[in-house]
Amino acid sequence: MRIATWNINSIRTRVDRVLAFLERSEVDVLALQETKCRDDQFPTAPFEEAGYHLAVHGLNQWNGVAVISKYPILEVQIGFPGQPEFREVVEARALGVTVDSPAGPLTVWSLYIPNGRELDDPHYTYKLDWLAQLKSAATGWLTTDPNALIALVGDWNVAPEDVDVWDMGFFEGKTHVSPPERAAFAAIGEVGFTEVTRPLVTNYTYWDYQRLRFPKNEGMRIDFVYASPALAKRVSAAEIDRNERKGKGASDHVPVIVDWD
DNA sequence: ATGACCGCGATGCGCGGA
Repeated sequence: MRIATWNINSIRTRVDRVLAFLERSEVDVLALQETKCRDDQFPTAPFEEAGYHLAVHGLNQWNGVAVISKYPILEVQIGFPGQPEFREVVEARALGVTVDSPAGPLTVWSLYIPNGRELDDPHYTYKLDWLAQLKSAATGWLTTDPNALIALVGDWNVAPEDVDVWDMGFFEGKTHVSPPERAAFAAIGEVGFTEVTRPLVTNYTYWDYQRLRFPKNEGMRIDFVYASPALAKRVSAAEIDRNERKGKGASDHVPVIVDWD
């Protein structure tokens, strides 16, 4: 079985790329971030015609998350309990979808962690709070069912280790690498979840559109998969589809794929 | 070649992205 996460940077401009990816990768459950459209604007038909089930959550042209699944959808959760607001709005950054997998119910949370913008920006404190509240919610899920199959996947907007950026000097004084962000990311691993891709694959997952970042391989590793104990012990392989960054009309992120038995 | 930002909504630019 295969799950994947991909910050798509507008679903409407990349329907064909997503369909092609699903076909060649044989992913069963795909979590998307930055769909950049309202629910009524989401191009669901081409995916439904290809035999997939969808859950989408978008409020406007910003953010937006979705899950596309070969397995039937059993439950959909819009946002997580305690998800913080920004400017009095709970943004479309979290969607929990429970699907009927061959191994039983599997819950995939498609997560788009706030960017943070600058270290002195209110968005930065929002980001830290968002991650802290996610940790609390995740703790609750494991308390409710320690054996649950849960994947917390998405664009975490944190480069947890120095090797996850091409030049630490470039990031001095910037977001994504600051100790508080890294601590908030690591804290998800302190409540029973395991980041399962790092031991299995090495690559960046994001390259800025500007300044020839991709041809020069000046990227960042910021897309990750945290698995619950029951799921983590079944994970057998991971892949970062770097080729998806090539060519005209690529997202600036590439898919991160996890195989499990 | 993988190549010098992109997508959105609103209008001809500003915001957000990281």
